[in-house]
Amino acid sequence: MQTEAFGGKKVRVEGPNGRFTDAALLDGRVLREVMAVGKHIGYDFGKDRKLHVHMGLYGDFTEGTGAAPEMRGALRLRISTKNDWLELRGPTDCSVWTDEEWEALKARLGPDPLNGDDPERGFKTILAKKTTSIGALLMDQTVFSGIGNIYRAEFLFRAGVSPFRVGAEMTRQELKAIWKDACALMQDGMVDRRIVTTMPADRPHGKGPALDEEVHYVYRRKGRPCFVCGTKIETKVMGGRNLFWCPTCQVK
DNA sequence: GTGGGATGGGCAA
DNA sequence: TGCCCCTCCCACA
Repeated sequence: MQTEAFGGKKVRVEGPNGRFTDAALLDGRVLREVMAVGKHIGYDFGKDRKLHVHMGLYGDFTEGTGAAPEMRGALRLRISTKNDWLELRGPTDCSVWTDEEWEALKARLGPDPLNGDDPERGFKTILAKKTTSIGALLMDQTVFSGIGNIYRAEFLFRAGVSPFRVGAEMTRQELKAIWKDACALMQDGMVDRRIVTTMPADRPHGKGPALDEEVHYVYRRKGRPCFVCGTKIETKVMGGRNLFWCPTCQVK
């Protein structure tokens, strides 16, 4: 965990590739806390010094102990102490925010399944939507925060819900089930740093998923047989992203 | 070697 | 809705 390695410690902050020019504002300061809200990460360096990181599609962290490795590649950010280092490459955003900006972000985002939030606000929003599909609503970060394209497809499959059903046609029961599923699967995903959504019995090779094994029911499985019913998985762009679903298991 | 797609989101129109 | 951002990796030459 980044908090364990760097929390409460005076850290070195660098922006080696020149695209993170505010590194000097943070360098040598105490990193008080590492915060996560939805897909956003905040590093608290004190008043109006909140380092905001959003990974976007390409971002990735590399972490290690001991001396930091030699600079290589397009290295946007490095945080380090004598004992630990952390490198960030390819994020959508890595910049210093004011407290106000950070608070505004938190206010805008919907309940996060990983933060023990009450989902009620999100349920209400969904149930009030008479024309927006549940497939689009699950991707909306103001409804719930943290759910992305893989999870929306997989949660809907696991719930047996068609992505095309509008929000108002969802039942509270179904929404509760999806939320519960999200809390469990996203927690596992965070711990494993890998998104696994298939039940052991539905995986082609049994229980523990091998590294090269299929671990999704529908995501990126266009034209391949559904693990449950054998129907070919379909795909369509919804909300600018590729949606996948089983037309038999997710009829309504 | 090259080109396209990808776990995202903000913006203009 | 489409475009941009801008990095990595894979399939295909």
